[in-house]
Amino acid sequence: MRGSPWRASRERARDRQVKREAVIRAAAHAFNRKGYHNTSLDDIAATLKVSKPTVYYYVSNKEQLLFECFVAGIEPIRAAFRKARRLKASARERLQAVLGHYGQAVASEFGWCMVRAEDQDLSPAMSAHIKSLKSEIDQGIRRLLREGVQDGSIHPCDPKMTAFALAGALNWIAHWYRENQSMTGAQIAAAFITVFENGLIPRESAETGHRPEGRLAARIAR
Amino acid sequence: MRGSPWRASRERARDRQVKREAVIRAAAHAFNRKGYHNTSLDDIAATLKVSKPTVYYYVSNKEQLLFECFVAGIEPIRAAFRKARRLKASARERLQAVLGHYGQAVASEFGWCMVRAEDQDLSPAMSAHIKSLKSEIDQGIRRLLREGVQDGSIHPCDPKMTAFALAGALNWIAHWYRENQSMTGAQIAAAFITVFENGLIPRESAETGHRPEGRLAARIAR
DNA sequence: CATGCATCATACTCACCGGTAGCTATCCTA
DNA sequence: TAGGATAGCTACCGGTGAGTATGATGCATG
Repeated sequence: MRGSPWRASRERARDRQVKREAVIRAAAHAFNRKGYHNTSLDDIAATLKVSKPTVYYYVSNKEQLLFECFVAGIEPIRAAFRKARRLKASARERLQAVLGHYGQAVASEFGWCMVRAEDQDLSPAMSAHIKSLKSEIDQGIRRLLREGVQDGSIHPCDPKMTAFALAGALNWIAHWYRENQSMTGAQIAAAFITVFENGLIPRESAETGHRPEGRLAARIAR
Repeated sequence: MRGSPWRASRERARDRQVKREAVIRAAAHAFNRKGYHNTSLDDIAATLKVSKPTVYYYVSNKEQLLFECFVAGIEPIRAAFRKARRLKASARERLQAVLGHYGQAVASEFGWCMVRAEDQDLSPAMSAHIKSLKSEIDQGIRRLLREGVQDGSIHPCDPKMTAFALAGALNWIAHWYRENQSMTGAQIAAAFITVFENGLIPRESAETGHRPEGRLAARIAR
């Protein structure tokens, strides 16, 4: 009588968790493709080959579904900050690491939900919760920028506006990136970081990662 | 029988146009505040103190309302490109001019609609139309980037990725900017351009517009 | 004054969708 | 093997919102 029943109970609980996550992922997929408002819970249920009440057995309502997708999307970014904090490197390098994970998160299956979860579609409580998570990320970027300006690894800038620009560019990935693209999320993030770091104004220092067609063509031509 | 009746007719037509534009603006305002799906045509009608059929008297359906808002938002950007083309300056300066207007457009009352009009909410025809307008803008930015790399006014870069980064950062303004902010659209655009142009990596060349607290504090302290 | 067009309201239809009530089947536990 | 928890279903409710049928009003034209 001891061990066996408890083990079964734990198995059930784990099973439930797995199914619940399947529901979340199915929702994320549907939101991705058709948008939140154009996705009905019947749609989500159908892709899982269950009925709508079954979906409600795992989540309490549609709003919570969106919230869970949001959290699943943003959690890797928070993890990236924690990891970067333990890094012994210049602030710019730490920022680089964070932005790399940020870009990958936005390009992930939960990217759309994370980026586009809208205030207007959420109850005040959920909205506040999400806003605080977003603010945490924003403040983290600003902090790294300030530290970078301080330690000399980042060009003097307005941390607030710069953070907006960085986050905006990365968030926007969710609008144009779809699977089966030629680039992975990591590659996109790397390309963006190169753009941000160099800036548009030419630099004297030669090699900066990207080799433009112009020079390549010139080298081939000669 | 000549002149007077025709003039009256023209007056009526102009009157209708004015009212039609009022409907579009009211829609843009509502979409801005509550989002497309959370805005009913009754809402829009109510703010104009008319009934729903009156709205339908001026536009054929809700989708068209969104489309008109989109066009109203994107037109200034197209105009900026036309103006920039006539400019005799380096590609970077022309790009600067375009991005300035771009940012202002996104921060305008139609910015939300322009940026967030979603494929999934539109008929295939409308979606294709909007996509082509967006693509025109994207191609215009890429072209300016290529020209800038060519004429040496822009640091060598991947035009496609750089255009995505620039447009993304500016588009994202629509997500966080609301009226009654401390900055105008033009000021935000200027701040962003400074970020893009300088890049994160420090430069030798001293003055770059922004004077960070760090150095200022240091200078005051000594 | 009669005709016709422009403008707008009342009051409806119809479809969709979030959420629930209540039933059934299965399987673990005692 | 009885009792209860787990997991799922069918069938429904209630609300909402896009779009419309119909008609009233008013104004310019003839």
